[in-house]
Amino acid sequence: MKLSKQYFYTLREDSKEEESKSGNLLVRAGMIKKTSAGVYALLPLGYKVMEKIRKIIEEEMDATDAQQVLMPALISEDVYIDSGRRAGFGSSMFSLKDRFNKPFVLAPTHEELFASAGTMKGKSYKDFPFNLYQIQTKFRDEPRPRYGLIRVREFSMKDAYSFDTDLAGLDISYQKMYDAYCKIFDRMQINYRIVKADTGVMGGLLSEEFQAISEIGEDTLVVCDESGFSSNLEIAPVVLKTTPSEQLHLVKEKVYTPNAKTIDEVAEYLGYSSDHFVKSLVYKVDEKLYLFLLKGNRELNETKVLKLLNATTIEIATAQDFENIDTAVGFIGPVGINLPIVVDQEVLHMHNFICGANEKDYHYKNANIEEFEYIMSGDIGIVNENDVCPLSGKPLTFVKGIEIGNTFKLGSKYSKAFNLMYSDKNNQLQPVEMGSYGIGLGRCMAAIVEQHHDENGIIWPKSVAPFSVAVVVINVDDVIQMQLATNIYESLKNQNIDVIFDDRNERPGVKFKDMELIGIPLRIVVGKKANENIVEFKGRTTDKEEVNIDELYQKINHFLGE
RNA sequence: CGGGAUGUAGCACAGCUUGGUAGUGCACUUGGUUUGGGACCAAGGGGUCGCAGGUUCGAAUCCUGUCAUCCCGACCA
Repeated sequence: MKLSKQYFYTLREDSKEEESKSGNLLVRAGMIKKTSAGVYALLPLGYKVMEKIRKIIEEEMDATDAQQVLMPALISEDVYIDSGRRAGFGSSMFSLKDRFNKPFVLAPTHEELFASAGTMKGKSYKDFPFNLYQIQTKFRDEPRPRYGLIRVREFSMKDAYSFDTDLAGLDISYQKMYDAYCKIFDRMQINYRIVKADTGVMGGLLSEEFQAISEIGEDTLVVCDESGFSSNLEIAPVVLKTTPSEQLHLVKEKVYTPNAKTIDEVAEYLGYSSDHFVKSLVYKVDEKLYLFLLKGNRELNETKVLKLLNATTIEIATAQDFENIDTAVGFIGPVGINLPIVVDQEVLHMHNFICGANEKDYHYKNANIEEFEYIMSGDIGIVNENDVCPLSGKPLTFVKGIEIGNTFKLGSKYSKAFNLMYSDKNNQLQPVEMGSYGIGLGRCMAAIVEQHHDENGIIWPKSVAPFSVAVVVINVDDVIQMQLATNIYESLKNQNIDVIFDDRNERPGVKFKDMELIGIPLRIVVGKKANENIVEFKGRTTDKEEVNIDELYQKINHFLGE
């Protein structure tokens, strides 16, 4: 590509609308442009990067014998109503009507249509296994898009679906995808970790997330290098540190704690540390109110609550909700309250604790678990950095990650819902075992930039760089320089190397800065020594050196082949 | 959806308090001088100041409404 004749621009200043490093660099490099909140245009350079990412994914998916398809983005709302998922997606689905007033949505995900495709072929056990995938635009009306390409409302996603006759087959299909994902992210040079995750709205048997390590990641990963344990915070188990001990139960005592509502306030007033407290939280789970008890220094994990109660929605109680509860906000406690109580496992081992007395300005001291009824107990706390690994017992490490891919063993949940059945050898109808596997292309692009940049700009890995080599001519009016540079450019092009030729009539500094900003891995500069057939060879992150034209191509190929 | 902030040229901003018909830097055009790390000089082009009402002789500026964008939170396969 000859730059002087092409659509190309860079910006010298950061955009005030972009908070993230990757968002800013991609905007400044002229790769993307925001058109609405969470909606971006891909400009030529950005599109080239996206195509390279796409190609890597396609190559590795095809290598697993998955077959590529393309589903529509515009889907009749009925499809999601029939599958029972319309309500679950709620307002995160873009919805619209056609001219006959028939409701449509823009697809946020495609399980329904893939299951439907599955029924076309999967009639007999002889038809399995197979795997279909697509790279397609998804629409999700995120309440709050942010961080450039990381959380957006329209994005390109690779989603694959495996179809097997039994769980053993699903295991094999799943493993193939898992291995392919590792290859894909390795080829993109993304530093990632694989963590166990909640199956969430997707449901199913197992979920693992591929998380690109990044400070701006929105997920917290709980890992232990010693045991290899790795889990998303939302399902990481809390390991009980103390074994239940016999301890004298003192007599409960009501104490006056004027205006002390929070744990910290009461702790200070009474002179106890927060782990002597039982925290009482009122939440509405599936529209029903519950009281949750946790140790004073432990936070409630909503994901775990949903799982324990087998529920789908959870929200903290509002002032209105408290109208029918016999308590005082700020002084809530389990003793004598008219709510079903769910107890965290840690509370079961506490003695003589402090809790609210359900009366303004009063708490109980020396309360014990026998003094109230609870309907359920379990691990409903959020792991913190004082907790230990469930495998090794060593301290846990927390890191932030960007979810770039995930894999689900769905099992038969969707096939049952969508009536995806096959006839087995005995001509009995059986549900298909499905897996689903996603990769966000834009998130990959953003994650790569987050992980690969310096003060001068992006440092693209060779595998996804929009161009492998930039040929920069210092003085476009110098005939010898132009001749040599043009020869090198044409020669590289003939070798099928992605090369960009900066033949703009700009000062050298401008060209160097631009090529660094857009992250080209290798730069060949044709300057003063052109008449001696000597050019400059510089990797994006390595020092420059002078190279004779005779050995140039060998050196370039060696560099690109590394 | 709650809290906070910002909307002025492609980008980054000033002007608003105290109303008088819009400016700076980068980018762009033309000419010249330059040419190995975001050049310099000169002359230019480009904005109904987010939008709609209102007050006023007169509104970027004051008032009301509205929309958009960003941040914190809630939410999030």
